[in-house]
Amino acid sequence: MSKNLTKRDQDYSKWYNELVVKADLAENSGVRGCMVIKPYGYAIWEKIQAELDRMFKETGHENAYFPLLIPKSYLSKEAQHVDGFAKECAVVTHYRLKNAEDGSGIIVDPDAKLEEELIIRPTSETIIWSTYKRWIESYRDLPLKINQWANVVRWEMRTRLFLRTSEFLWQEGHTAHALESEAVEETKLILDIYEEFAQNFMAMPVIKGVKTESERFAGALDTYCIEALMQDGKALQAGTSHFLGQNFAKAFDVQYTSKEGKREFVWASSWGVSTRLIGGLIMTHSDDLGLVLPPKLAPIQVVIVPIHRNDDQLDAISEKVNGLVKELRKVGVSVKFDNRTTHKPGFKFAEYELKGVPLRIAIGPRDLENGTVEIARRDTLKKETINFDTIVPFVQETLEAIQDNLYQRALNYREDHTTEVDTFDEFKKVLKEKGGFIAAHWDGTTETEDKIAEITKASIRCIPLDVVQEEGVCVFSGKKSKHRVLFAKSY
RNA sequence: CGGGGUGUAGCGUAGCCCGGUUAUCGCGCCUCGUUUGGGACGAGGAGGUCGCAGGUUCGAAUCCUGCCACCCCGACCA
Repeated sequence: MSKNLTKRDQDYSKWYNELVVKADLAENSGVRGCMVIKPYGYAIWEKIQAELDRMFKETGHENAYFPLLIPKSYLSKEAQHVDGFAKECAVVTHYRLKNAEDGSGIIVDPDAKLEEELIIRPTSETIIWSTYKRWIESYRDLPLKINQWANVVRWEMRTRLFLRTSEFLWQEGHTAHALESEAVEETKLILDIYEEFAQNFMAMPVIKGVKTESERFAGALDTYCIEALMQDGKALQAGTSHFLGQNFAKAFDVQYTSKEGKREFVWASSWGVSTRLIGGLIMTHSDDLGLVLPPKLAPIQVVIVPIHRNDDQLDAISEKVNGLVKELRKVGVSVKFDNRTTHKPGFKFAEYELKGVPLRIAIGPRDLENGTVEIARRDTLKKETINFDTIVPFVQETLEAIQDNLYQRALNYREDHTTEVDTFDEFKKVLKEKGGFIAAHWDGTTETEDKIAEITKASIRCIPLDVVQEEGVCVFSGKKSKHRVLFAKSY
């Protein structure tokens, strides 16, 4: 309990606390699990935002922004929705502070009590649907497909860095449609976008599925999700897309006049991913040396570290490197030349490994003589000496290879850690010894689901969309089942 | 909210049981010099409301009381 940390241990905590995200914005404030996203971590979020935003826009969505503060009464309009969120809302009760008369400092002015309390949004369905009521009159106003990039606050009992902070950044999409089928289609379209993003950009394999009743979003008819498996064998819900039916339309009285002149309630979807994705990224790919970032989301794809004994050598190296930097940027590679003289090469090597930079180029006097550079891959940690003239194509090819390798590696892990079981004993054994996803038959009742969760701490992550229909019996109750579902311990 | 634990420098900590000079050590930070192809070395230096408040005592980081905060495990969740 009382020993000095090794250098490595300290780095590990640095990797977590310093480079990406830091918890505890305010000390002694009672605000738990806030996060400060440092510049490098925010750069990762910006990459995530940019790609998702492009994909949303390409599929006909537009961005908008709605208020942070929601009147309390809005929240009570959809019964299930309140049930889901009421327990974790931050409430604004006053609008003014003043100096205490006894000079003890700033206090809340008791005269400034709000008529109606305001809630800091835990999600924006209620305020958005209040607005949609005014925006939607005719079938010509539909579909309405809006996305918002925002922060939300959920006063969680227990927070976990990256995965469940009390304030987090996300995107939330809210769509309204004339037909039920259109809303369902939208819900699935977004799920496909999330899947594509997770797999192609994050190099994180995911399973598309639908949630069971007990895991469903508060107010939804169906909750679709992408589920990923982390390196410790626990599952992470990486994104959700909800088919809301007409629940919110009815709660907020959003009707349109159809072609036939009839008044109809609209059909809705909502969907979101959050800064939790950064946590997913870390837990999918990182190793003991720190982060490992997929090239497509790495803020810095290539770092160039000069090795020099004196200023003359650095000048000679810089001259050569400046041209290379230009060439790499020309082909769309983000590159950083770290010419700081305040740190030694060995320090820099370790630092960029910690930051997960996919490729590192080292260039010193020896290389100047030979016309070469040393290039190291973050994913395999392999080093190679290559000709200066071949750097650009080599970098391009290798970045692609790293992206593919990371995906393949994660996919292999998931496949090795997905186990079909047919008895409850086997279920418990696999869960305990191996972890990961467990594909088992389930009788479809919430009762069984709850009991299994109680005994094993594993929950049903989803019913995969591509599930194979097969006769079987529930692993717990022995009742008939038509297909397997995926169980896992989760974050 | 239930169970357990912890608060000492920017970070990680020793000391607390059994009160006693100037509060320990490592990392980091600053200065100078030598170094620089995998986290350099030496010398010097800066940095502390010992979580807060009260009490016991000649004397409290250490004992007592109250409070506050945080962490871990549960219930809840993107």
